[in-house]
Formats: sequence, C-alpha cells, structure tokens
Amino acid sequence: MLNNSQYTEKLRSIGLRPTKQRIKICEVLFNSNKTFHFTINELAKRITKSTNENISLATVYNTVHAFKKKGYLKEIPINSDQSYFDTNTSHHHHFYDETQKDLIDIDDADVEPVKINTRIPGKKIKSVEVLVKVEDEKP
Amino acid sequence: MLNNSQYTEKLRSIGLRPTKQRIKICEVLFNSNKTFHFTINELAKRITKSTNENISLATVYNTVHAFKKKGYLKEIPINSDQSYFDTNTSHHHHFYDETQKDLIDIDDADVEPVKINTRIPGKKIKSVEVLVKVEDEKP
DNA sequence: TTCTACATTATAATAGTTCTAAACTGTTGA
DNA sequence: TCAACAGTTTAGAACTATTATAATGTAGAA
Ligand SMILES: [Mn+2]
Ligand SMILES: [Mn+2]
Ligand SMILES: [Zn+2]
Ligand SMILES: [Zn+2]
Repeated sequence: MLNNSQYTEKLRSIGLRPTKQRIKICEVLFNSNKTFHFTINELAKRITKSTNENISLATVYNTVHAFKKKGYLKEIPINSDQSYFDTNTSHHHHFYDETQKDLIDIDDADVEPVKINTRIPGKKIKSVEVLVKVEDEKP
Repeated sequence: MLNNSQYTEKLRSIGLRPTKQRIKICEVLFNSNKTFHFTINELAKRITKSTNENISLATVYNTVHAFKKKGYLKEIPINSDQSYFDTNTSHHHHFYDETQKDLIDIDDADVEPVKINTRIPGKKIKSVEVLVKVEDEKP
C-alpha cells in the first residue's frame, strides 16, 4: 500500500529512474497487501486492465528483469513453458498443483529446515527451495 | 549396459514399437552405468556423434516425451529457457551451479526427509524435490 | 504377403523472449 | 532555466525452443 512518491523513492534507491511506466508496474505488483505469482503475459494483462495507457511488452520484460535483479521479484522454476515470477521475495516454498496448473506458497515455517549433508567444494549455497507437486486425489 | 534386444523388450513392455531410432536413443540414454542430465539439443548432438544416420529432431522430442510419460526419464525444472531431463529416475535432489550452469545430483540419502506441515485438501503429493542453487565462493 | 496402425521426417507454425534502433524523457549542471 | 546526455520506451523484427502437420515409411498381425 504505497503511494507513487514512495515508489519513486524505491526506484531511485536502486538506481532506476522513476518513469511513469515503472511506477504503474510497481502499483500493479506491490500495491496489494497480498503477494502473488504471475507470468509476463498475465502481468501485461493486469496492467492493461488497470490503465488506459498501454505499456509496451518490451518494457514489461525489461522492468520485471530489472526488479528481479534488484531483488524485488523472484523467479520460480516450474517448467520450461514460461517464466513464473513471485512478488513474495521472502524465503518460502511452493506447491505446484499439476491439475489446476496453480502455484501456491508454502510458508517457510511450514517446512522443517532442509538439511543437506553434502557440499560442493568452492561453492556456496544461494538458496534451498522445495517444490511439492500435487494433483487431485483419485476419486 | 543393455543390448539391443533388451531395449526391444523394454520398449515393447511399455507399448512402444522398437524402432531403430528408439533403440538408438535408448543406447545413448541408458547404455552407460552413469546417469546424466541433458537438454534435447545436447541429446540430439550425442546421437549424431555416435551414429552416422541422423534422427529427426521431431523424433527426439517425441521419444523423450514418450519416455518421460512412461517413467524412463524425469524432467527437472531449472529455468524457463529450455527443458532439462534426467536419466536418473530415482528419488533425488539437485544442486544447480549458477556459475557453471551445471546440474548435479544430490543423493536422496544426503537430504534429511523434508517435512511439510501443511496440506492442500483434496490434493495428494506427487513429489517433493529440493533445488539448491550454488555459486562460486567470493575470493 | 498384405494390411493397418503406428512412427518418422522435413518443414511450417507457434509462442515466449530478446534484440534493434529510433523516438522520447528524467536528470544534471552550466 | 534549459541544453545536453544518458537512460528509457517503443513497435516491430529476430531468435529459439517446442509443437503441429501431413506425407512417407515401417513393424507387427493376420
Ligand atoms: Mn514441459
Ligand atoms: Mn530465465
Ligand atoms: Zn511464492
Ligand atoms: Zn538428477
């Protein structure tokens, strides 16, 4: 629930110029108190719906990638059909409902700490994420 | 380390005709005592290298998908650029080395059982997989 | 051997994503 | 204040992994 001048500051703080396109995208992504998952196309549709002006698809891609790089968004690997992004940047996990093709958060507190008893020398861990695939129970 | 007639049986047992293309693909995928990860393009290159005859890319796609559906291969979601497949169909996890863009198995025994303390009503769990992203340690 | 359903193939089509290069804009500092 | 410039947006082209098409070929059954 931020206003435009707060997005302006947010953008400035990470070295991005606060253009009207970026502020619009911030509104769609971060104005809700709920986080959500989206594909680029879904995001583009939301933007078009909540605005009269159109934002070019290239700008949507550019901005999403800039936000991801700055840590405002995460990308969730689900399958190779298209990229899924997440406005929830806290450490958490996912159910993927293969019947509904739907991605659902699992709070980090609902997963016992994952213990990996092996390492790769010279490499440090960036993230540990659990993906739980689910489907409808047999009737 | 199977011979062609064993692949023939393997294919027959899952209702696929043992064509020479499919047997060739079986050889490349399953003749080694090591399992490995691959993309379709890498697989197509391996096939071309180990054969004089060429197998159409469409056949490689068709066969890989048929094998996946029959449980001979797993697909590993890493990113949305392209599909990664795994000849290791046992339950296991992965390191993804973001520096080298390399996928490395983690034996199931090296991961403490992952406990998820939440469920989705009406859905049953198909798989629980851990992806550990790593990168080079800072020097 | 003949028949048929299944399989292969080259190629076209599709779709998500990235690139291009021209037009536009936010910011800086003279 | 405003010219200058780097950063940004844009439409559309290009790119690339994947899937569809439809003609040709083949394995297995009878
Ligand atoms: Mn897929
Ligand atoms: Mn990506
Ligand atoms: Zn999430
Ligand atoms: Zn593996």
